[in-house]
Amino acid sequence: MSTGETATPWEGLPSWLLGQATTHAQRLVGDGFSSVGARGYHYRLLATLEAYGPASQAALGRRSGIHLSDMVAAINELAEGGLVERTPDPSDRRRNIITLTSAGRRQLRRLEKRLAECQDELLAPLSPDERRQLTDLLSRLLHHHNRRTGPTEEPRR
Amino acid sequence: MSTGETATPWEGLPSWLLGQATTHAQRLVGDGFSSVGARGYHYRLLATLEAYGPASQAALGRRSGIHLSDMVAAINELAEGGLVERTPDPSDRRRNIITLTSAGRRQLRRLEKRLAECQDELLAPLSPDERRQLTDLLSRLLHHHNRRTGPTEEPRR
DNA sequence: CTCATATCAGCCGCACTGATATTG
DNA sequence: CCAATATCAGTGAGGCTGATATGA
Repeated sequence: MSTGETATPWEGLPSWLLGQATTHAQRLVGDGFSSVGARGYHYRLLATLEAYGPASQAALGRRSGIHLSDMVAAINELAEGGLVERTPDPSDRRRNIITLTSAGRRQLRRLEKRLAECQDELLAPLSPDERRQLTDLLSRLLHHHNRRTGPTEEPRR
Repeated sequence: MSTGETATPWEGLPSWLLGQATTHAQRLVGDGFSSVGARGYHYRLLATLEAYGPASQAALGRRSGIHLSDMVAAINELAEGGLVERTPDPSDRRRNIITLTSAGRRQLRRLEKRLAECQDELLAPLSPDERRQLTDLLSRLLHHHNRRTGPTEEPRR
């Protein structure tokens, strides 16, 4: 075939392929989320709240893998939209207890829907078998590196 | 087994696995690059210059997939280190011609070395066969989405 | 005293938008 | 007039560091 223009030297590298695939994935997911006025942190927080119940910002951050310093803004945004409530903890006055509202739960349902659609669009060119292969290989990569450097944030309760 | 703490609801999703794997990959590569005082854009520019020869900033940006508006700073940084030279094009006074210096070529050799080591560290847990499977699956994902939305930047000469 | 919590300000690499001046 | 080039200012999401005040 010979395409006149030589390909860039890096574009076969696994790290590059991963990065590019992630760029596409995040564009898909990000667009899906922003179509309902949300972003990744919002989804993760709402989902964590539903899975674990009300929690302090610190606990919530640990469970969702979001930095403590990023929690304030994210919770503010969710609270402004009435998706979450921030109430002081009477038993420990340092803490805010974050609670999922019913509007928050409805938003979560929307986000989950978009998210599922995006996975499908992302994996469109792969057969069910290949999709399993891919997630399997990626999971193994992750477990390996998470054991070495921590899962981006070590929950350590 | 039952691990007390329920896993987060999103952590099996392909888009999440991709993102996490990319986070690890970029930490590895980023650390490798920064150990010689560079970052991703620098490598891409140096490699593109070597592959295609001297070029205007615009052409260089198209070939390396770097936004025109990010070229100025990146070229400034490379030029400060003497890795690249910026000279006006006499035949078109809008243009700067960017040229790779010998110091730039030496830096490129270092970056390539780090890059190769990182690929190996990244894929450590996978067999040669599995590595091929992974890059194959990712390539197919990429080609699919690149045809739909453009490779993040369309070179269009 | 030390530790945890919440907050605030700021940085990073990468990708991107938009405005502007100059030149072809 | 239109198009390309280079530059500059700013935005965005995600992930980070460091400082501070307060309470356990």
